[in-house]
Amino acid sequence: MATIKDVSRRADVSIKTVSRVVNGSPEVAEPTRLRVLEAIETLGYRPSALGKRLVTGRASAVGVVIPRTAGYVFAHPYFSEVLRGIGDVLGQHHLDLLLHLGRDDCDYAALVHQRRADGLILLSIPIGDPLAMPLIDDPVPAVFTCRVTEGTNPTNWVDSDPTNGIAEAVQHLVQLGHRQIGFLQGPQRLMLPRLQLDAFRQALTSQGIDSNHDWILSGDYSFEAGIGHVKRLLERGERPTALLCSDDMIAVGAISALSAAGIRVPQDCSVIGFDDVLISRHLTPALTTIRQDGYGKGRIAAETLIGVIDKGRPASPVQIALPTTLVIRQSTAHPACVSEGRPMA
Amino acid sequence: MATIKDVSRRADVSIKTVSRVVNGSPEVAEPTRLRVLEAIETLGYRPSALGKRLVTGRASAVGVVIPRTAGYVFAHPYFSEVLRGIGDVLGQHHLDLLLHLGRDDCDYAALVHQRRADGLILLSIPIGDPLAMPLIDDPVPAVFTCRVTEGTNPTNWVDSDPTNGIAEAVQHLVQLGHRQIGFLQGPQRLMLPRLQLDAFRQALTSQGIDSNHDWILSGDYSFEAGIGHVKRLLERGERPTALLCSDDMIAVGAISALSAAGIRVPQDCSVIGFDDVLISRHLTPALTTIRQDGYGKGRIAAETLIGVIDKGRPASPVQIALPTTLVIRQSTAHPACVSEGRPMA
DNA sequence: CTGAAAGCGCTAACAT
DNA sequence: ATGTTAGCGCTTTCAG
Repeated sequence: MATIKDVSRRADVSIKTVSRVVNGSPEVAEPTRLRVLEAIETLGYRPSALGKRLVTGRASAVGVVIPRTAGYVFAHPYFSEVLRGIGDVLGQHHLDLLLHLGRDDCDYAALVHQRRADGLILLSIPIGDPLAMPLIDDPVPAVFTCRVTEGTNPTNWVDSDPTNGIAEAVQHLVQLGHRQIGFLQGPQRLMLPRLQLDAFRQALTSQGIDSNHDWILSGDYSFEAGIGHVKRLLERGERPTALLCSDDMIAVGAISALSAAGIRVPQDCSVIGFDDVLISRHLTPALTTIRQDGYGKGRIAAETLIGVIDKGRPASPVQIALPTTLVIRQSTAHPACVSEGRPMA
Repeated sequence: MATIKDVSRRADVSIKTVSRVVNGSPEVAEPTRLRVLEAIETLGYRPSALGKRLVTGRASAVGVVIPRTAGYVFAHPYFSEVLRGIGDVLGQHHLDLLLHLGRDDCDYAALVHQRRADGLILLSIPIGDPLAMPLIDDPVPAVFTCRVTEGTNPTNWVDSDPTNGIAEAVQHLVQLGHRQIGFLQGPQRLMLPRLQLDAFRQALTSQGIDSNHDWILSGDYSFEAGIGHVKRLLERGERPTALLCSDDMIAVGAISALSAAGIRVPQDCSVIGFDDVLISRHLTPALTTIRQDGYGKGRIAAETLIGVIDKGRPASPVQIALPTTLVIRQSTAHPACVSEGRPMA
């Protein structure tokens, strides 16, 4: 593998001149430039990023940390959306995207301390995650795509605000005639599901409806969780006529379990998802869901991070709440039976 | 940021001793070790990967190149599966995963030449891709998860062999009573869809069925392609009673378009996918599909690559064909009407 | 058991 | 317009 030195020897110029040519510095005489170019060509020289990184102190890479197994991450289309946004921005800036999955022994900041990355984007961090907490005060450039504490904190974050979407969803359901609405919540260790539930309760209240504690079930973001929740619901007496879910996977699982029990969606039970994952519109029935802009979240997070890396930590943290909105499709309808009894069966 | 030098000063030892302690070399006296450890602790020293990489000449990272936009990649669960496999193996070996999406001006080998990665795993490379062709003879460690030329070539590859799965699928369909079977093919610039079509034709022949050229449509791996194919099929006269698809997304799109046209799956038309993506079993109807082991493909590719990086290019290339097999679920059934006419309508 | 010195490939001052 | 010198943070000889 040819180095800059080989080229300089071959072209009979100093190392620095080669460096100048490679980096397109204008202050090089044309004949020299040509000679260097020729040497580069014949030697097949490629500048090593390693050397440059060492001297500039920049890793030219951004660490994307998702403290989940690869299996979990890639099973969930939401991450794909966010990664897509991040990837697009990073590509534009010629930054490598270092995917860091799973949990290690050491905290996430290590990636930057070890100079493997210049900054961090963190997805789906549980509330109070000890591996992430050091980041709150650390000078390490970092942007979260989630909130990591109940109260305010000085981290940079970009996250969806579920309030509006949930309110629209509840309103939609109520307008259709639903009064018995359940909520299939995602992991409680994450902020978003908590905020969703808060928004749900609030929306119910403002519609003058009591929330039924039995109809609020919490679990993983997964098909299986959705299936499990519905099964549990079916074992109980009175059942909701509509289900709001923390994400589309739970919704798909719920629909699957509902169908398996002979309960048609949306005729016998309405289901609303959250995310508006790509496949949602192609399902049968096409899923009514609350759209969050995962792609935009990723983009903004990446752009914010690059700003922090370049210009240093901002005086006041960047904290952006992205709006959510309801997308009405085929999985919601008037309840078959608005009266009391066993409406879902 | 503390460097090794700071530590050596603080502990009053040589740089090398610090290095030894950090790397767990046994030949360090216990009191010295403790002193160094203490210095590391108080200074908050973290070894920089950059320095190490420069001197060892190892980037400690593997480039995963997918010459598609992030949007395409993350829209498709297949990639997720392969990445999952790769990610798991790389994690075990403490290698960074450099995700390189999209197409650049320069060939993929550049990632290694620039020492940003020690080797490459390439997914979904079109046949004869000029950006990848140099890799065939290059000494750059590389493993493909696809075949990149029609004939044999000396690349390392791990790919699925669709033959068995397709044969099983056709047989399944024929046993159900289908004689009119269409094939919705993925991108023809990729080898796998070509191999699938070959296998399809062969399976048909061995079942004594003529393939109808009008029922073989080719396009992207996407919902939209599936929808488009079905629309085109519906515009024509005689239609197949069953559809075999190059992947699950096409199948989902096809089902969606079929339903939209009032054609029930599986009663009026059977549909079989390919991949067995996670969501497939949770769809309504649950998708009958040909399972390929994307996760295993990723794992094996990563393990192979690590071997090549460590031990050099093998005498004869590693070329592994993974078997595929049919998973029967709910989207296939007896044809409503085996006779001539308009069976799908 | 420990240290001194060299150098990995590159850029940045500072000459010339 | 071009060259010289000094490192970036680390590991490796090779000596002590």
